[in-house]
Amino acid sequence: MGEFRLYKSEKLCSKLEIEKLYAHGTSVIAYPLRAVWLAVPAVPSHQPVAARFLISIPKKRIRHAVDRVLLRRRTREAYRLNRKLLAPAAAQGITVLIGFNWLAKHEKDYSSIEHSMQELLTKISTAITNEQVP
RNA sequence: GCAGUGGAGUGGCUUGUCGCUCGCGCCAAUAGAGCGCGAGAGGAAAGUCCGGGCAACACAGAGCAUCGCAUUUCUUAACGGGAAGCUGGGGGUGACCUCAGGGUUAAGGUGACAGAAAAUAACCGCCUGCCCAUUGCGGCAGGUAAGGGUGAAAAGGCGGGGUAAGAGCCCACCGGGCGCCACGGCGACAUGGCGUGCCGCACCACCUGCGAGUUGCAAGGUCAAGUAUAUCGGCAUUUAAGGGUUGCUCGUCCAUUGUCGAGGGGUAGACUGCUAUACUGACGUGGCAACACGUCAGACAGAUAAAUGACAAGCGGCGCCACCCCAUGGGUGACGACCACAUAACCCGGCUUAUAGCUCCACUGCUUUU
Repeated sequence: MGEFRLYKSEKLCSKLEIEKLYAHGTSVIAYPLRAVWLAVPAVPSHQPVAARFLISIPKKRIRHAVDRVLLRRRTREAYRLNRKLLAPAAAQGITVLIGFNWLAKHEKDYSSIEHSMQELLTKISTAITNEQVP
């Protein structure tokens, strides 16, 4: 598996899993993004993944579809390039579900989104490690 | 040159790093992973306002109601779209723009405020007769739409004759309507002639013609672990309530029971529908044009928590500043939160709205030079 490759199996699509994530997940904020995450037992599969994610840009905050698409692509790009930050925490048998929600009312450039993403992933990684150790 | 009118087009490019979706090939029993090659958003993809294809369901038939459309000819699969015209109104010096358009002279209704009166018009005025009476400033009866003022709209316009005063009451000219004829045009209509004194407007309702079954790809189909034994179809039979059929009426059908046959239904998911066509490009022919026909060439997104990108550099464009020149203009350099609108979701044809900058064509007005 390539270091920066982004597979379809890493996307969170199942309605049931999404409902579970938002019902029981923990929230972390680093403006302009908020991450909701939940560690679940990994489903045995021929292609194990450490984390699965989704990106949500609310229509209420960003009115035009063009801008939502652009921000979704930038956010996904930031996740793809910084995903390795989760690696130390991702123990065997654990899959982290993450939902990224957009909080800002206006669009942001890539560098600020990347900065926010790095902060979020570091926090999640630390939290998971602390849970595992004791 | 400046200002403008109408129409058409374009809608940044290149390289590097890291990626996404689909198809094909290789390796492989299959899937996944890997490698290679190829393809991958718009003129509006938008709004979802019309029309069609496609799909499922419904549908004996007749009448009424409801809704939509309404100048002519053409165009189209179809349209409430488009093209070219016609008639009338409005705007602009002009190129041109814009609004309206079946019938209603078959009967009917309404017309705020103002005004005497909103359509079988007498308030003032004008004229005639009679009465009271002192000449008058009076009263009564009648005639009159020329004049006044009101209004969005006032009984075709104007001149003459005529008259007590007046009036298409009569006549000439002009405007409109109706009928007939000639000529031009496929036609709406236009031009001319003759006849007829026939002569308010707007809206509603009404009438005429044409069209309209419902729901939308979240349509619909296939697979499917567990749960569960309901459901559907054919045939025969009974006929009361009731139910369905288009909103209503008529009409019509169903029901109940028996028997035979089928194997189904809902939920999460996967697959399918799913992209090849009223297709795209070039050329030719016909046509003022919309468009049609023919020949040749081509294959051109198919995602599904939703791919087609992110970042960097350069080029290009635009704006502004400075400098140089053979100065209308061109060149060089620096600067810039600058470079629009807007992201397919079953597919087409339109409409509407948004759109930085640039390009082209035809035309108009003003001005300058030769």
